[in-house]
Amino acid sequence: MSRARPSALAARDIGLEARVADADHLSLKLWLRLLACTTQIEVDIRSRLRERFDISLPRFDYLAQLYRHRDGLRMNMLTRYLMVTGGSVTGLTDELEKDGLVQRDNDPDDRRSVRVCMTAAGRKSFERMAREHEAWVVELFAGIDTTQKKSMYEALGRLRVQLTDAAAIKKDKP
Amino acid sequence: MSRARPSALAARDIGLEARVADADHLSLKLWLRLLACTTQIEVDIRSRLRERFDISLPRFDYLAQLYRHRDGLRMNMLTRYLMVTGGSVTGLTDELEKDGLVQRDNDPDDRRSVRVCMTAAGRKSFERMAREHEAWVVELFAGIDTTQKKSMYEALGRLRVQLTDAAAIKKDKP
DNA sequence: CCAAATTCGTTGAAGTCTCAATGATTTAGA
DNA sequence: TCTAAATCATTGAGACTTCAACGAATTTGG
Repeated sequence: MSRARPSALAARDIGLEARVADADHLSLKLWLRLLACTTQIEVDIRSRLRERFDISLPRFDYLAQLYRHRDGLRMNMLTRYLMVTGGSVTGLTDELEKDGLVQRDNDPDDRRSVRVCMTAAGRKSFERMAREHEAWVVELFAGIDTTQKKSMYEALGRLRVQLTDAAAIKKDKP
Repeated sequence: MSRARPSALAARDIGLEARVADADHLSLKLWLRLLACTTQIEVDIRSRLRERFDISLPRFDYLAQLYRHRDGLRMNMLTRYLMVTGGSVTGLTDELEKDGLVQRDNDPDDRRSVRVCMTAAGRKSFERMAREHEAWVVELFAGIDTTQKKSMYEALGRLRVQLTDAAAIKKDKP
């Protein structure tokens, strides 16, 4: 496959959601469409981050989380923010630390813990990327007017609460 | 991390979207919420597939695509449906073929191509999983009423078209 | 107060992913 | 026609992922 990147162009007609084209199961159709949109945006942003900044999406996400917490974060918190397992965070931290974007400090209050902070270089590097990243997202959503965006945002908010509640219930009876 | 699976419970307060809690950039907020919802559902479904059927999400997705095409699919088409690169499809096909769920056939019309078909065992196995999978999705979306689901479905449809158009434009001027 | 349970980050194996390069085949254009 | 370009699946390297198991440190409960 000389040009292996998935063709977003083909996705309109033959995308993930075609899975249930004939079925009338609304929840399933909604889920598949949600997944298709998200995947498509992720593929696009991933490729732009690679082209423009030669950085992977997981590393960008990691930096984005850390950037919002100037005083640093414990690795444990990063696994929750990023919604990946601890092994991933350890590996990402290793790499980003090696690149000098991030640094590990001992937590004086809990000797099991490690606090991760951004370095000055990391902050500078991220700021540069974040500006452009936001512009891409704005561009991708440009065809949707503000009202629609707001209503989608609200609907997704309700979904999020529902998902969290469902997860809590599931956790009580495992 | 003894219990490494990410805590979906914590996601309500400290999820991905917290990234821009104070900003008022609607498109970015919408994107992050979209991503957070999708990730949360994916994590949930992944863990259920593992528990109940000991199968990975990528393999399940692969089987789901193939199931809808009784006469089989070329690997090329699978890369588009699944929105992953060709290398992934080759690897997944290897594994699923080894497990006897899928089989490769030569395409008589194009000797570069390979047609992948589900075996009878694969079909049977998938049908069993698909029933339960749909029930999980229905459960996850249970808190949203039908009207809301429909309006979300429509909104995502518009987004999908917009994304596809944007990708086409980008492709014309690379 | 102390043993048991939990939580901390790390590790290693195995699966999946991207990306770039490859050989084989087909399609297109001069 | 016949060469150049495009497309097919595969491969290999490297990144990221989950999952299970681990020692170390802390919390909990009797």
